[in-house]
Amino acid sequence: MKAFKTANESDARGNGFIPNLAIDVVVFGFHDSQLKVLLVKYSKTDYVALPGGFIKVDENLHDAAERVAKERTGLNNIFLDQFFVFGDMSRYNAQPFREVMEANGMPAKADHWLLNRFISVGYFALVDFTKVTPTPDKLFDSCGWYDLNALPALIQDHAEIISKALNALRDRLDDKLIGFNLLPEEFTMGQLQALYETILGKKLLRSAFQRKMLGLNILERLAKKYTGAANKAPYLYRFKAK
Amino acid sequence: MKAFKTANESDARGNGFIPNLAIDVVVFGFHDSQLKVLLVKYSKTDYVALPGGFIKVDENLHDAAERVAKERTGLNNIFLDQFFVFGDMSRYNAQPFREVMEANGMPAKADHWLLNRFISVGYFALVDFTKVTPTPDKLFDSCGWYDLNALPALIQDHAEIISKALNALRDRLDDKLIGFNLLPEEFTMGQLQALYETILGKKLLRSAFQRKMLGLNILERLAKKYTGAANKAPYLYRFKAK
DNA sequence: GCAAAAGTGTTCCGTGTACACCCATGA
DNA sequence: TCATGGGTGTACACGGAACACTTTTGC
Repeated sequence: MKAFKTANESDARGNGFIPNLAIDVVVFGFHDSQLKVLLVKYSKTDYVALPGGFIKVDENLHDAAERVAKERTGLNNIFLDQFFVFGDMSRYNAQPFREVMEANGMPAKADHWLLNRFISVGYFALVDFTKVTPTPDKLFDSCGWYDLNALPALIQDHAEIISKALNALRDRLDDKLIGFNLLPEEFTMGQLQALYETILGKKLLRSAFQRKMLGLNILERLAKKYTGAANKAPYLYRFKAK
Repeated sequence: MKAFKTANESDARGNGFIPNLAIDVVVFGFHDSQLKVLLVKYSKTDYVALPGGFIKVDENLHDAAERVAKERTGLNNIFLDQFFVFGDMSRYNAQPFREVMEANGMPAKADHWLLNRFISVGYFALVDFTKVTPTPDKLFDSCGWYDLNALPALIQDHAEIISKALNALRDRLDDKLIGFNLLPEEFTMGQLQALYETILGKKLLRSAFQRKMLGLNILERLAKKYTGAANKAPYLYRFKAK
């Protein structure tokens, strides 16, 4: 939530955006056999948060999520999926934002629209780690990848949002075959298995995994990949668009 | 969307409610081996719609959905599940509401908050058909059950909302064992099977279904039910709370 | 006794699990 | 030739599909 960039484009009343409604995007990446999440740190404070933003009054909800994801990753055509709406009053805590605004010279009047209660639509994004350019913003000191297993303290309920995003990703992994979005266009079976094992949090049998994946008829076998390692060269595969 | 009752409690600016954000509830019931949906018809017009409402500024999102569902069914402790957020601009069509307001003596000024664009959080509810008292409202001519296979024309994208709700129900049926919410507390295996067959839209094998359900260890077998029919009396079962 | 529905048993098959075996690669 | 990792084959268990059989009920 709270992409202050977009907030700055508007005024203290939030004109141009739908009030009280936000989007939080959990951007997942995969690198070094680990799941990563893209997080931002607000300028001049220690607050770490999910990338987020608001919906323009005449903008499709999905487009708004795409816009937010694109702003932080530099990517187009990002895979995005809704997973939950966070609407409890208990998540409402304006204190961090008040501090951020004051620390950055924005007048934090009590009735500023950003300090109101927000309901947030949770999206998760699956991206090719190697293609992402984490992009901060004038109100962010940094924007970068964090290991899912070593997350820093996050504002509000953002830790819970990530947790629910991961659960949704697990649930839909086999069903909707969305994992490929986390890999480069060409990958080996070993990479794919490592990805699945990381997401599901358990070891899988190599032979069974291979046959299951090939049996789905969604993989196209390409040339072998000679890594220079002293072992058989694995084939490269590509996700076969239906 | 658009529970005008709640709208009336507020003024033309929608004070007290979060603007641009609504809730639509697909209330499913099961009767005569058919899935039913609870719909409302707006007074003095032919517009049929899902029960809906808005979120009070200090109300939990889930509580708002519960409140809406309770208002139309008279029930407490309703099973409710989020399934999607509908946020496309293409769903925005204020014309029906303008007509409804004018037909019912409400001044439908162009800037009335109800005529703005709305994003709607979709919930589905599973209720015991026999316990529901469909309850209309001063702005509804009627509130009642409609067969899922014979729905009337609905306003806006409400037909699509119902379709997505049904898909979500199907997806979660086996996984989360939520079907029991559609039956009375005590039921026969035949009733349960008929429910599953109706939701999934296909015939199931009686023997396999029986063993699968019993194998889940979630059913408590009660006394037999003598129907008066010339056949073996089925046992009654009750969902075993974990 | 008979028809109808409920409950249980039995067989078959496909899929996943577990493990074995071969193949390719470069040191 | 050896270690390493990739690809494939095989035996087994489990659960669902299909069907048979028995039990219960009221006419």
